[in-house]
Amino acid sequence: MGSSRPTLRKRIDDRASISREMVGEAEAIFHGHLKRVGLKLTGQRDAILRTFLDTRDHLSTDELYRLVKKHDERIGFTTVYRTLKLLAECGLASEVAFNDGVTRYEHKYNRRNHHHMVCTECGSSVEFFSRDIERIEQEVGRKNKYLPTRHTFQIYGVCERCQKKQKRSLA
Amino acid sequence: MGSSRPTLRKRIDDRASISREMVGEAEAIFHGHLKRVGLKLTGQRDAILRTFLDTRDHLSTDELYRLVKKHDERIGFTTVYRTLKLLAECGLASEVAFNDGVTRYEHKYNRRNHHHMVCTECGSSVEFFSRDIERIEQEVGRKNKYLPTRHTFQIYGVCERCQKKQKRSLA
DNA sequence: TTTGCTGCAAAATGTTTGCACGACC
DNA sequence: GGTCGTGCAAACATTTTGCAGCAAA
Repeated sequence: MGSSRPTLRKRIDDRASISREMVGEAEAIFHGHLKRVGLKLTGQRDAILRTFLDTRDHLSTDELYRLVKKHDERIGFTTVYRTLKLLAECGLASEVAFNDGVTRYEHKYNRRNHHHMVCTECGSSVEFFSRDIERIEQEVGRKNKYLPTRHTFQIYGVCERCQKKQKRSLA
Repeated sequence: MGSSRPTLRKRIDDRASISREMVGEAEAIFHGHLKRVGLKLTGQRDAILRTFLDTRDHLSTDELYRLVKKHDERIGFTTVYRTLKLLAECGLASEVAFNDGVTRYEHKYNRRNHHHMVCTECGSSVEFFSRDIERIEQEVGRKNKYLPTRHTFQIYGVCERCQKKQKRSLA
C-alpha cells in the first residue's frame, strides 16, 4: 500500500497504540466481520478490541486478559481468548511466535509488514523492516510451486544493555 | 562453510539420514560433550543419538520417542526429552518451531544453513537456502546494536498437491 | 423469542521436574 | 561403591472445550 519512505508516518507505525480515527476504523472492520459471519456485537468484545488496540504489541492472551480486567473485572479469560481469534480472523491481529512457549498477538491494522529482533536475555524486542524478506517469500514460493501466504522471521540475540551487563559480571 | 554450488553434495545435505562416517563423527562430538560436562555415556543416549541421526528431520520429542522405542522398548520419554536437550547443547540438533504447538528438532551436523517452507494444509515442508537471510541477520544486528546469535525463518503456504486438491473440491 | 455469548470449570496438550531404583565408571 | 542416569508419575503451563445461565438482535 504505502510506497514512499517512512518519515513522520514511521512515528505512528512504530507506536504500539494507534490514533483515535484508527480505532474507529478498526471497530468498523471488527463489527463488519461479526455481522458477516453472523456473530453478535457485545460489550465484552468491544472492550477487548479497545484494550488491545490501546496497548503495546506482543501481548499474550493472558496479558491482554489482565489488562482488560482492569477496566472491567467481570470479563473472563475465555472471552479474551476467543475474541483474539476473531480479531485474527478479520485481520486486525496476527500471531507472533517468539518461541518462548506462549502465543502472542500484535495489531496488524495499518502497519507496515515488519519483523522482530528479540533479546534472549531480557525478552525485549525491536522491530525492523526488510523488503528482501517479502521478495524471498515470493521467489521461494515460485521455485517450489507453493502458494505462499505468510512467513515468520525473527532474529534472536543479545541487546546492547544485556551485553554490557554480561561484560560487567565477567569483570 | 561450503562455498561452491551444491551438486552431488546436495544429495547428502538434503537427505535426512546421514552417512556412516558422519554418524561416527557425530558420536565423537556427542561423547566429547558428555565428557566435557561430566556426564556419562550410556546405551540409551547412544541409541537415541543413532535413531535421531538415522531419521528424517523435524521430529518432535514424542515422535523420536516412538521411533527409539521400536529398537528398545525400555527407553522412556523423559530420557529422550533430556537427550534431545543434550544434543542441542552440543550443536548436533537444533530446535525448529513450525508454530504448530510442538517443539521439533532436526540434525544440524554438517548441514548447510537452511530454512523451511511449510504447507499449512498437509504439514509437508521443503527446505531452501538463502544467503540474504544471513546477511540481513548481521545487518539488522549491527544497526540495532544487538549481538545476533540465531534466527528463525519459515514461509507458510499451500503446496502444489494441496492447491490441486483445493481446485478439485471447488469444481 | 431465538440465537448466540459468557465465564466457570474441566479437559486436553505439551513440557518439565522429583524421586527411588538401577546402571555406568 | 559412589555418582549419575533412568523412567515413572506427577506437576506445570498453556490452550481449548462443554455447558448452564445470560444478553444481544
